[in-house]
Amino acid sequence: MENCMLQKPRGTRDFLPAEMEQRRAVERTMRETAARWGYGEVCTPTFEEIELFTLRSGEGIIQEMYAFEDKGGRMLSLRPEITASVLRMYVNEGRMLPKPVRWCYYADCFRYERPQKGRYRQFWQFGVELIGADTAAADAEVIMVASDILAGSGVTFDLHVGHLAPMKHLLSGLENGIQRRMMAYLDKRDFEGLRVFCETAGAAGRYDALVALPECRTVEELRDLCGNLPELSRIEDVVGILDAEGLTYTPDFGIARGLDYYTGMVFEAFAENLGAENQICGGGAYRLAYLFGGEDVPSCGFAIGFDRVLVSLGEVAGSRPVVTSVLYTPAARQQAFAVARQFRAADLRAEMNLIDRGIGAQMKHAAKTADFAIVLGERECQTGTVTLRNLHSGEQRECTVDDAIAGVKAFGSC
RNA sequence: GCCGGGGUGGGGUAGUUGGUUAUCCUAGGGGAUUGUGGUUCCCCCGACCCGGGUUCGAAUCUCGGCCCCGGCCCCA
Repeated sequence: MENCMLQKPRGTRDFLPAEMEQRRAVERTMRETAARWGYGEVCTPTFEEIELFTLRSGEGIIQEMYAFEDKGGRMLSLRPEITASVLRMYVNEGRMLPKPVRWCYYADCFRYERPQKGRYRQFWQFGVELIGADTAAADAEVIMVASDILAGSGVTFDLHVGHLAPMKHLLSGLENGIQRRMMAYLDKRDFEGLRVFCETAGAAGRYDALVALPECRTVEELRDLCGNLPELSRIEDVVGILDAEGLTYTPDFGIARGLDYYTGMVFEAFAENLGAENQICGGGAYRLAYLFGGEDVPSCGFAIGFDRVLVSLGEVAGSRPVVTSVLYTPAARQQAFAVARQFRAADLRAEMNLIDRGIGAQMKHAAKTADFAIVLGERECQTGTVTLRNLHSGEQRECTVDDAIAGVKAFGSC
């Protein structure tokens, strides 16, 4: 019999109600936090023309996407991320909006990768994009929104804030491919690998400055290392805002953030309990809109790895709404439906017994699934009352439906 | 794509020098109890990931595949 049972696709998960309650609760606080900063939620298609994703990242990523041809011969892909879609949407229908535009999203993404801890083939991202503001205040706001949302979710995290200008300066003049390799070593803090690579690339003279970069904590130290770069005043301005607001973070100018479209400020957040995939948030300032046919609008945003946040939070026994189970004898069925309806109208959870069985068996079931039982039989029907039983204490009384509703409400949540 | 560890009822497990009816707990269903549960007792349900090979005989040995866990690569 098990032979024919279908399995879920690799890297996907099923969520039972208890886990969904937790996921929805975290999701709700993230949305509410973003909303308080003025970010309105948007929704984009689950699949897009494949070009949207290859334009910025190259053809190479096709093998890591769920790409397919539809019946009209269009090359499409399930979205591997949301930022590209949001910027496409901005170019399509957001350009006439007053700037800056503040948008957020929560949606699932799909990547054909090898699953491991905190990495799935279907995973959820919560993200924010601030479009049309290229200022220190904009950089600082996005960082603070990320920090606010993460803190609100309850996760413990380290926030690293950096800027690409110092690193780019130290690598300037080198061939593009060599720069990328060096950035990768630096981003991974593989100093030994970087040293060897610098020597073989004939750039051993740059090693000392490069390894000093991740240690820089102040703009003064950056100035000593890189000279008086024009971007330093912007960095100074951003950290000034963050410090004045009392944000907890670590300045980190060793962040490389993978791809080229990041233009300035970059930041990342890391959490515990997550093994190799411990980054729960990444973002920065970028320019993408021009790729999709829009003007070259400056943007800034981040994405949170929602599933990783939940892995890091672990299993939390959140409070659960009180459940009332409605039990009845056959003759009282209609009355039971009516009582259950009144409970629901009062915003309480009521579950009807649906199986033909005696009160004893119904009570046995209710004891496992509910906090209160309503019993309806001949007596209650004749007097127009219900019997309300507290399944935790065993206390029981016969009263009106309104009294029963008031009694359950007074109990609070579990 | 690569490396390592795994896969026994729904969940958790015992069992592998190859041997008869695969162990225990739990969950689920029913009963003792036809208007009062959680305890107890009894009963039922239900598994060796899939396929090939070796063998008289495979959960056990072997090969391949699938899936899970962790790591590498990658990480938009």
